[in-house]
Amino acid sequence: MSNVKNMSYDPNAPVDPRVETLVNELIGRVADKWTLLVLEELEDHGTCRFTELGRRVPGISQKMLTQTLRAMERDGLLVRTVHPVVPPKVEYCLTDLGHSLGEAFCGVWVWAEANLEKVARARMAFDALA
Amino acid sequence: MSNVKNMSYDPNAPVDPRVETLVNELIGRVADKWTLLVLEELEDHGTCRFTELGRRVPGISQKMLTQTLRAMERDGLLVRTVHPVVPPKVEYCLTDLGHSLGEAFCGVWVWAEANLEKVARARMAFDALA
DNA sequence: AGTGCCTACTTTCTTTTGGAGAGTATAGGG
DNA sequence: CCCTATACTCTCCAAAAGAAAGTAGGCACT
Repeated sequence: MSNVKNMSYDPNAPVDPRVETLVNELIGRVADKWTLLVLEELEDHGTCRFTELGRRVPGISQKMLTQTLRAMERDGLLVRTVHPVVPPKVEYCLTDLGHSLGEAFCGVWVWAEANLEKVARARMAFDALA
Repeated sequence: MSNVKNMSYDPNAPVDPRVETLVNELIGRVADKWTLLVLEELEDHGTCRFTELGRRVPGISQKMLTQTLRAMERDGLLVRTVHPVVPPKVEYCLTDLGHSLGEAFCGVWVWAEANLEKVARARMAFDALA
């Protein structure tokens, strides 16, 4: 019952340290700014082309976009479809796994929207006495 | 009704682009590997001292730990308490805001645990044909 | 008195990562 | 014949991160 992780999260359950290590690695991989922002775009907007994503994700460079997309593809979060036409057309689309990650991050977007002002105030308070 | 963001997340609601920019900035700040890992430690383990956190967070350098803790303090996610004793003793403890962020990320931990294997398989498949 | 320890940082130096901008291949249009 | 459009790819430089040693200040031991 508790040797396999299932949907309910019990913080008191003992966790296999190897699993914890792997989870930490995966979190490290997936919890980066660009991955999150790309994920958001693909969630809201569905299938996208490279340049379109570049325009939609604020401030990403082409290099980082390519790199992020490759990493996400490798992790099975999205599929890359190349249409052999000229000029080239490449489409990126979330997999079910990618969608499920998007849903998992949903709480974070909600939190960010809800707590923007609290963070802004905390920063001002902190900076005031520095 | 819809000019202010509240708890329910409606992906079809029009979003003020300024809010969206701020949310993206905040996500960029908060969604970094070290912040997440420190947050996890403080969530599971409660109040911690500097060295203890350093030991518990796999692979963090002292520099990054100091930097991450300062940034989190500035954002109001944790409080730093200095006990004027020798040797020095400094304790870090999540605020309510920090806890709420931890809860928001809860879905991501669950996702990571649940999907470790899928990601591992996706990677092997990807690497196999590279 | 001197040596060393403890903690929470700093500092310095090197390596890694990220961004700006130009280059590449290809076919169709002018 | 050159231009455009697309999805990269490459090069170069700046910024960020890691490793390792240093700092402060009192306390305990010899």
